[in-house]
Amino acid sequence: MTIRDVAKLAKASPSSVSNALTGKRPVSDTTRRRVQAAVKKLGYNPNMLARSLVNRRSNTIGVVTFGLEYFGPSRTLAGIERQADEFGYSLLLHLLHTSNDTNVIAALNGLTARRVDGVIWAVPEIGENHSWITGELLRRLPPIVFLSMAPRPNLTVVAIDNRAGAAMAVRHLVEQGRTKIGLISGPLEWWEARERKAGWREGLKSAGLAASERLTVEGDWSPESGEVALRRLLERRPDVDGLFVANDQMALGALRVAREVHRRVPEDLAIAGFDNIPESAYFPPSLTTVSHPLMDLGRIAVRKLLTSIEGRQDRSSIPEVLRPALIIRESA
Amino acid sequence: MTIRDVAKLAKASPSSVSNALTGKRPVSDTTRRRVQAAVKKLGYNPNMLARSLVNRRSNTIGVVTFGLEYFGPSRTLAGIERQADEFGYSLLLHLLHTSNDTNVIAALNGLTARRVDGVIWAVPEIGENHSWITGELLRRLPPIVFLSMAPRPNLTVVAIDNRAGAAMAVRHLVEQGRTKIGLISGPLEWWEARERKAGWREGLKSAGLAASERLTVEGDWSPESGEVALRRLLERRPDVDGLFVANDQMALGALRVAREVHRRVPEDLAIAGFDNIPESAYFPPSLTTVSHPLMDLGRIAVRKLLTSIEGRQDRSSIPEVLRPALIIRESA
DNA sequence: TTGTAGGCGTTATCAA
DNA sequence: TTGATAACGCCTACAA
Repeated sequence: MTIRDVAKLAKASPSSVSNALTGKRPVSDTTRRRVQAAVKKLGYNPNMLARSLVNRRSNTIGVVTFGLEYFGPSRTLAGIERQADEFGYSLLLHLLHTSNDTNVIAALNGLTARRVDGVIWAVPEIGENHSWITGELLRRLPPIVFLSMAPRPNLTVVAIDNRAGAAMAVRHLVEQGRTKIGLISGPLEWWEARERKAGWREGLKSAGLAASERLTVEGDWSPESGEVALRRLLERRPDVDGLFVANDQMALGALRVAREVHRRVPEDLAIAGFDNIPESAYFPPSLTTVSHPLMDLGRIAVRKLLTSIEGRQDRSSIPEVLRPALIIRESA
Repeated sequence: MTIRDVAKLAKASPSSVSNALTGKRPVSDTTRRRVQAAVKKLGYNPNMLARSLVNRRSNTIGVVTFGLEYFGPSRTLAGIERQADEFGYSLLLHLLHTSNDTNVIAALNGLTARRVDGVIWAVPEIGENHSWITGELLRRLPPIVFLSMAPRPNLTVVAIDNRAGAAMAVRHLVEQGRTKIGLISGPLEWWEARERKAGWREGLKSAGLAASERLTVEGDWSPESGEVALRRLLERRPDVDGLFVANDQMALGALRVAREVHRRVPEDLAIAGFDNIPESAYFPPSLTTVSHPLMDLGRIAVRKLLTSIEGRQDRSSIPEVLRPALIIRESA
């Protein structure tokens, strides 16, 4: 089923059919109608591969992401897909499991081989896993937008303001009269974990409180680790009266410990989380947390990318740093 | 950067380069080496669009899914991606938001236009949203595997055994001495919700207990709806001593109500959920629930599809119904 | 084992 | 406004 079949049935030339279908050049009304009829009758579906080959545009965006089974990445991907779909772009999806260089190169080669028009790099920055950015690999890539990593000169990065979010949570704890505010951080290899920790520090400093390292414990984002972390913290600093936990899952673990050791939340220990996962409103007690616009993150990434691809001018009007919001509930 | 550039540099013909790269025809060692050197030097990346055009194979699988922001679909997608990647296939992702026919047709046309070699339909069966399957649209599609829908003759369907899982949970409640076991179901428009309800009924019947409709309330999968549902159920049947909730999120809402009305869990009211979301092990009390292999579901779907695409013979060895497992914790 | 010619399905160019 | 022709980048036949 090719354009020639349609042309034959519509008694027109392939180019006229093409023009009738794409609207790139004018076509008489009569031929257009005959073409449309033929298309319908044959159930003709243009071959995008061939079209892309000659147009040198695939109308496809490559997305590389990580940890899709978790809340953040999957929501972001949903945002990316919707926005891309609205602009008529398809998504080529690649998941990274481990992020060593070999896999990175393979992933990007797979996408460029399929001639994606742009790439969205939605892999969290962990350790040195973004070092390839400085290499010459980047030069052979189409336009690319990075998500959730430290800003770098000459690169388009869209990110949540983790630091501001964490600071908001901590300031709220301070306003509740807490003065010894601990931190359960994410793994500090993660840029986002470091940012949230910096926000905790910032929040304390702005209130004139000391940000002692002895008030911090590092977790791995899992509820288990939140549990372990709070236990350790309570041993070291039994006097903590406030706690900022870098994600809601760890906060859930922490809540369990608080219950076990009979610290009332929020009376004895006020707790704030980060992420606003759907469950957090139903924790006992419901969790005060930082909500961030993950879908918007995805949508904005796509818009940024398309301004690059299609060479539009309105880049400046799209924000690159998204502010989270504090959701106040029972736990603080 | 085309195959001709490589050929020129390697002092060979384009076809020799092609053969050296694909290994489809023998090539002398010396030319292979020269080709490899040239490829490396030029950073040549074969154009898959062109290759697909002539091969009539894109090595791409189209995935249509729904509700990606939720636990189940995103895990399944992760399984699909990994298995596809291991077999050298890329993924073209399309999300359905509403599932009316127009969108379905557009989604499938988009995939076939890009000449995907097969399709995985991972959209839950809700109301009449699968009616297109009986139409002639299906005939114009490449091999397709359906996930999580009612079995249909002549179609490949891979699904979790929701019914067996629910029955396991209910039988466990019975073993704990519960005789008045309620149900908070998902929206009964969903096939999976109906299956879980049927499993509840089955579990009761096999224990010689009556499955009264007055013991059931319909929710919408959300924690809120679980809350509302249990309240309503307790009004109607204050004597319930056991409860099967069709997903963990609603179970979380139910736990909150139980706490509020001072029903101890599990002593006064034993509760079992379904899904085994990561948080459920940390609910207070930790939730007894049904765990199902969502990643495997995705992997198996891909394997099924590839046997279809590549015409292999071992179809029979791959299961089409996956059995869940009961995870026993504090709540029951 | 190597090279040449032709075609995969589409669009751009150019002449009519 | 239309149609023939030549690409897009690759692979398969076929000939050498």
